[in-house]
Amino acid sequence: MNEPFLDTIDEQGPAPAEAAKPAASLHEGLLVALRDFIVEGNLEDGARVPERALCERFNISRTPLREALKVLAAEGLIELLPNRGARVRELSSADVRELFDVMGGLEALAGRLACERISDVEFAEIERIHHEMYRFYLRRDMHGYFHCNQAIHQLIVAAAGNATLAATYASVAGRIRRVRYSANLAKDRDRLGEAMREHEAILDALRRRAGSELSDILFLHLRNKRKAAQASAG
Amino acid sequence: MNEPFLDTIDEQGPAPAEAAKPAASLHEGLLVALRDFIVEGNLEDGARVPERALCERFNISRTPLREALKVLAAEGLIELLPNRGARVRELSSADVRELFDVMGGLEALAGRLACERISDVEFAEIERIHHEMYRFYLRRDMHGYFHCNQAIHQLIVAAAGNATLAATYASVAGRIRRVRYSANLAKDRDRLGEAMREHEAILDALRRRAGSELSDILFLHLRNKRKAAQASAG
DNA sequence: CTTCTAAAAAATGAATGCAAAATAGCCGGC
DNA sequence: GCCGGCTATTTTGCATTCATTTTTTAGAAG
Repeated sequence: MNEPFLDTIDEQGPAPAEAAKPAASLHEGLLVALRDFIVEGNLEDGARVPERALCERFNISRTPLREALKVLAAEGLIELLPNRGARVRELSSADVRELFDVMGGLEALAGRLACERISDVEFAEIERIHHEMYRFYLRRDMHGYFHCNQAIHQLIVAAAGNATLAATYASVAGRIRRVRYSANLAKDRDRLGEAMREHEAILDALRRRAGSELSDILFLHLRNKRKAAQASAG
Repeated sequence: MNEPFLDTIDEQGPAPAEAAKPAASLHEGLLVALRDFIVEGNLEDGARVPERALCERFNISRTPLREALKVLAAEGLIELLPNRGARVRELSSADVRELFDVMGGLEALAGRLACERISDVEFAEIERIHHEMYRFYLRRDMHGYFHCNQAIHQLIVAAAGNATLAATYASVAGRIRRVRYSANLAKDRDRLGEAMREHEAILDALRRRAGSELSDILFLHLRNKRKAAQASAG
């Protein structure tokens, strides 16, 4: 009898810095593991979520698993059909549009708040990654570019100093993660340059602590991202 | 053996129009009932959530109740202490500040989106309620004023035509519902007049479909609401 | 061979049972 | 009289079990 799924939650390592979170409770750990399991695409879009198989996979009984499923359903990641179990929610183009807009609104808010409180150190870090991203851009290193892009947006949200916002943002970001991947990777050359210029404007507004302006830029930046995603994936 | 809790969910009637939602599933119904039960203040701030008592109250066993508790914990309404059950989450002043700002960001987004797609009919309805609110303002009818105020903000969110945004907004609004009540009812005369002027500006920007401008106004409007709340309740 | 029917199998939703942890109650010591 | 430790009760977390419902499968009729 191996440790329940604890060997699996380390397999995804986008958060190496916060290893000091050893799953406060069993339920919490399972929730994180199951969410990642689904977000990372281990289940097909629209596929039913196999309770029995997942119980074996995570070495737990159905009760905690079902609790986690209810939470994921509330988050919008899956949907619960009465007497017919859970299904991975497939995102219609309307859903994707909505999620991008909400994400844009949250980033706009993050930018506005960041302008109120960001420290010079925090700004310098964002600027540093921005320059790094520019180098990836010149080299057409999509993977590196994408990684920096993510980091910048994440740092702006962090600089807002609002845990509620960060949690909401994380939830929305998780729901469109797959779509965003394809959107960024499939991004054509023109959009890449355009995005780079938009990021210049973001940095400029943040440097001047121009909250309202940054808010607009960030929202429109996400709008353009959405259009690129819909053009490539739709 | 009476019907499980179905007799209780009708006791709170702020939604008389949407009676056509007969609890799609049992779990869903319990979730709504329990959320309202807590939001309406039947449990003290910081009090532990009594599983056994609630099971009797809603005529269900612990399993579905605990599922609902996990969801409410994920929403931030309660918190789960390992091996020590659920507690009604009490909001620190920092929490309230965060929630108001997120709410402001979501309303700013709603305003921006509403400008893109609101119909003349929808706008006319908002304008009508605005005038109604003005009459309540002149009469110093706080209850009527507050009701109209809520309705206007709700209609702007609805006019945004984004179900994801509406759901997120509802969640945040639910969490600060008690605080908002006190904030609005305790509002002093100066703030009342100020809020009225802000609402004039909101309507004006919406009429001109000035999304970016409306976005700023709405965010600042919520900021001022927050300040009034903190001044009266803090 | 297809299709309808019905029984078997599996899955779902919820209740109950059980071990571990926490809380309350009680007693003795200081 | 107050504090600290020990036991009894309650509570929590999870596994298991049970009743329904759904899905699959087997078979018979056309």
